Amino acid sequence: MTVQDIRAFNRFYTNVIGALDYGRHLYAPYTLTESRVLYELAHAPRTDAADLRAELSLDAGYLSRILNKFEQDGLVERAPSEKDPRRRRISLTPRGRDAADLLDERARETVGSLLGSVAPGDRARLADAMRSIRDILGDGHAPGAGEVVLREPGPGDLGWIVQRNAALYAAEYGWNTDYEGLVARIVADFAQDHDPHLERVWIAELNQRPVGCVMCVRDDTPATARLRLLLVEPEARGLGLGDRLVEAVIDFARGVGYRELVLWTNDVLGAARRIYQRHGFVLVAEKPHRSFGKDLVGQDWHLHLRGSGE
Amino acid sequence: MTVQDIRAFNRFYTNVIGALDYGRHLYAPYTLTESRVLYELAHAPRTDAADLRAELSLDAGYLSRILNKFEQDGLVERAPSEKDPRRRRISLTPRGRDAADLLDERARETVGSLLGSVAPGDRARLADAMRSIRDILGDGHAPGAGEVVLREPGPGDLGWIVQRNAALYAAEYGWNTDYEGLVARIVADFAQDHDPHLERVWIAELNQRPVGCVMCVRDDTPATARLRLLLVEPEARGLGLGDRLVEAVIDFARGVGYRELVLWTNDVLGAARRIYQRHGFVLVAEKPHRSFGKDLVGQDWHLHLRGSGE
DNA sequence: GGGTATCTCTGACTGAGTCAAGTATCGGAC
DNA sequence: GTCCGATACTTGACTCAGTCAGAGATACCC
Repeated sequence: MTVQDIRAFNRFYTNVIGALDYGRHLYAPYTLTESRVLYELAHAPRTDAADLRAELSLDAGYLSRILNKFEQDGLVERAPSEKDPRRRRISLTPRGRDAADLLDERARETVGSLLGSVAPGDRARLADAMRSIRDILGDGHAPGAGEVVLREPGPGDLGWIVQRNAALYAAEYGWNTDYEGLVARIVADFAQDHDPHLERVWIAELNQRPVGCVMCVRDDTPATARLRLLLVEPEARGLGLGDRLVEAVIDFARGVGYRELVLWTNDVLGAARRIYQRHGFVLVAEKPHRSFGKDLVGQDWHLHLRGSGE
Repeated sequence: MTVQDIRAFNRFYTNVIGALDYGRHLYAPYTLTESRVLYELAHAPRTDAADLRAELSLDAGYLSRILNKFEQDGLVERAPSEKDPRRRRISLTPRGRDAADLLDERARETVGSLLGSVAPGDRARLADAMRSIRDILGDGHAPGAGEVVLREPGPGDLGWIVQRNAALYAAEYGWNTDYEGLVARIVADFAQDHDPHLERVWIAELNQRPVGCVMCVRDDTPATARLRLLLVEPEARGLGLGDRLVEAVIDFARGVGYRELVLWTNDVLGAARRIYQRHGFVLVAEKPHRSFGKDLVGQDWHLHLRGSGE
């Protein structure tokens, strides 16, 4: 089913790329491959012919001929590489740079006109989708890819917490809308009245996209903090993200002077439980209840914050 | 900036497609174009040579030659079209169908192995991103594309309402987190306790993606309903979506017996105001207030539901 | 019925890309 | 030093995808 989608997309995008070059005017008077060589020459810091071949997967003979033509047209100069006289150092002449710039501009224009036909409101979505595909389908050298950062919530992030909590627990455990209501209430309470020194929310971000969260608020008991709404997206699991989030809460709670950190969870949430255990939480009470359309067993966990042995 | 992104994506995706066919084994013993012809023949209901030419933008002579080869290999049969003897009806022989199936399977396998290298959690995101790109970049014949449906909220949709309200009003009017808290509270109240006969939320969906919402709840005054949280995503504006959402609320409120429909909004929200006016709401009160980090002018609007002239 | 456009086919061609052979050099083994 | 296999590049010969122009047959319009 997803294979179908990908193939459909491939067919579709092949057409998009094809349409961009309708009538070959895009690369004239060069071929696509020649243009790629020019582009590479203009953008790569230093280039031997062998690098070009490797980068663009070109046949050695073919490349040699292309460079012949470029040399005749005065676009490039060939010199032996200093280190290895077998290799040839290729460099663009000013004229070659002009040619590359021209192609570059033409490409930019063409893509720009394509973009012009996209509703402004869709542009961000388009860029977003393209970035997602690149992130997922390799291209690991995207800047900052794979790096997780914790940050404070921005506009919409609290809503995101509600949305993802509800959607995930509905999908994974079949919880109903009551749970969404509960999360919305927790979030509403936090948004409308919280002491920024003693209460905080963290959003974990991976590739510019929220993938996890946790909240720390004052509990009814004095000097007690409560950890709530720990969540890690399935796509970001296995990165130790849950540990980092819980750690952030513990450090924060200890730092601002709480004596104790408590949390309430349910026994079905095994992965979360293991995280709590790793960080020294102990189970102090367990009670069955019926909530969110399911029969569950609620658990209270505690962690003393002053020293480790107190 | 976005043009850059698109070009980077094009280069990237050209490589992806190229890598899928590494070594031409994918289409052997046919060429890419021949494979496209086979694919088209296997999937199009009825095909004259002219249709193929149009669909695949092929040169007439080239196609003729390809069909020659296919006929020699026993993959297709050529017969004159009934309606127009100039045209040729092309049909796959069983052997041709086998060949098409083989190619199909090989493509599916190749894509499948690509997909195999994608983390399972990322697959849905990938499919989603691809669908977005197709939706945005044309391909209008995607099934159901461009069609807006109103539906009841599913898991996560209430959270979506919070998220989008907060993010949009922050971006467009600079409202702060108080607004997100207010929306979260409204949503929480609805989720935790509402009478499904008298209170309801609608989600507007475009291409499988929520793009708008509105809520109808009981007001403090008896027999009065309140319209809240009307929102249309920028990308979906201009489709009359706001009208449809407001209409849904009015119809519902009238249908279940409310006498009056009221709403509170702010004068900066001009587009929304025009929608309310179009549906007969009248402004009954205006009051400045300071909320969401801004100085605003709140407005109360009323609509009588029993008959139009009462 | 005449003129024009459309559909298909074929011959002749262009030009992108491949393959293989040849020259020059490197780097390691002896 | 020199022999050997590997690597870098070049060139000639080739394949084959795709284009163009012309010809024969037929449809459509007046």
